Amino acid sequence: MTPARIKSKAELLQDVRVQRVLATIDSIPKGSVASYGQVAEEAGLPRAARFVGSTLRRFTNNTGVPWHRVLGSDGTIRVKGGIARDQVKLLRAEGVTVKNGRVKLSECGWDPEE
DNA sequence: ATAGTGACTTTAC
DNA sequence: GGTAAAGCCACTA
Repeated sequence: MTPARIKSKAELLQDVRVQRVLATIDSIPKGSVASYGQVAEEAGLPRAARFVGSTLRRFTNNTGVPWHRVLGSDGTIRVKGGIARDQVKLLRAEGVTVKNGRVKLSECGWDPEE
């Protein structure tokens, strides 16, 4: 059976970046959050914050990646739709304090140097 | 190849 | 703190 949702070889090439992004997100410690730009930078894509979000939306369906730890540059949830509710729920489940759809980066902000 | 779009970011008012 | 505009990258039509 086909293990992945991959459609073509071109998809595979893009998957390289995706894997890098997913790996970075997976590196985020529990109880911490990172911005799209932060993840993109760590993944090797200095300005591809948009790419991270757009790609995640298609891949986080069954990847098992803690996408909920990825927030906006200000710790705000940029997600739309009902998934935002899951975002908050998941963050709270990990001990992250979410206030009005916003997280305090001063305490939950992820520092990749650690 | 051009135009439109998006789970982004920064600067300016 | 909110809104607006420009810049950024990659995908889709």
